[in-house]
Amino acid sequence: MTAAADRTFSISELAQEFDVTTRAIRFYESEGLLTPERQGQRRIYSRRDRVRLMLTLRGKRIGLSLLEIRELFELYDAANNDEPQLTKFVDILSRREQQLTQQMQDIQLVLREIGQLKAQCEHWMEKRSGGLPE
Amino acid sequence: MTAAADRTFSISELAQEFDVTTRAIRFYESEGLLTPERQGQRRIYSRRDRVRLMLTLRGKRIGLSLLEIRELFELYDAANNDEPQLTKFVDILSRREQQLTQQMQDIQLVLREIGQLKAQCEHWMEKRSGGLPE
DNA sequence: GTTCCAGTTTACGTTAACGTAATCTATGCT
DNA sequence: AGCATAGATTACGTTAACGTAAACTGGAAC
Repeated sequence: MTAAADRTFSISELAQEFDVTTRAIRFYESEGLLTPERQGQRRIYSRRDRVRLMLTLRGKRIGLSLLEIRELFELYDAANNDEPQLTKFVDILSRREQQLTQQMQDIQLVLREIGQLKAQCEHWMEKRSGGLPE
Repeated sequence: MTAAADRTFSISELAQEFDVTTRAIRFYESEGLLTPERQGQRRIYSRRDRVRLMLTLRGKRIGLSLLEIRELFELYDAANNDEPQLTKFVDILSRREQQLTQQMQDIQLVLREIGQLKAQCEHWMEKRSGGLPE
């Protein structure tokens, strides 16, 4: 293990790396998604915070709300401990699994349509480029 | 061709069929996604309107905004006519294709993680059920 | 010391996509 | 005629996820 394992990040470093505003990052904290340390009043982000930010953005990309993302974090953290939580956890996961599978099917459909449309367009354009002048 | 080809629908029929409120349907019209006829003041929806409603809902499921959906409708309608539009059309399609592909990858990642988590949970629960009593 | 600069707090503004009344209209039924 | 029912219009309310602006802080550079 090298010495770089405990690297920390400033808010603007993270903002740059993930292409979000500092405002957004602070907002995520206010919503309980990040919990950076403080050095005086400045926020210091650990690797864990960085990972959570990544996961947050990925969650957003697949259509989760910040609240849902937070719930998943909490459940994930609690999953080692509590027993009755486990059933609830699996429940939520299954539901989300369902939705995502549906979403993938929708996307595949649209992708197929897009492919066809693009092919048609290119076909038309070829015909035109060899067609009659004005 | 049978006589049923020109069937029309009332707003609540569509609302029921697709499980949306009439308010939403009227809103989609106000956003230019639907263009039902009128019989007096009542809206009469054609098969075309019904299809557009379907497409609208599908678009929403994959994360398109109503505005984007409308633009796609317009471009699709104009695609037969205009020539310089075609390039723009293909552009938009390609961009969306990109995003959707990325989205699918994200989803696949999450689905894999979900699968692993579920397996782990079930594993834990089995162990507990056969474990030491209170 | 002052001038940057990144960072902080506070607070009001904004957009999308409807929800939720409240009020009005048309029509078929009894 | 009277009533229920579906639909229409108008308008204000709501939520999520930040944007934007203003005013303050604390250290670094000159």
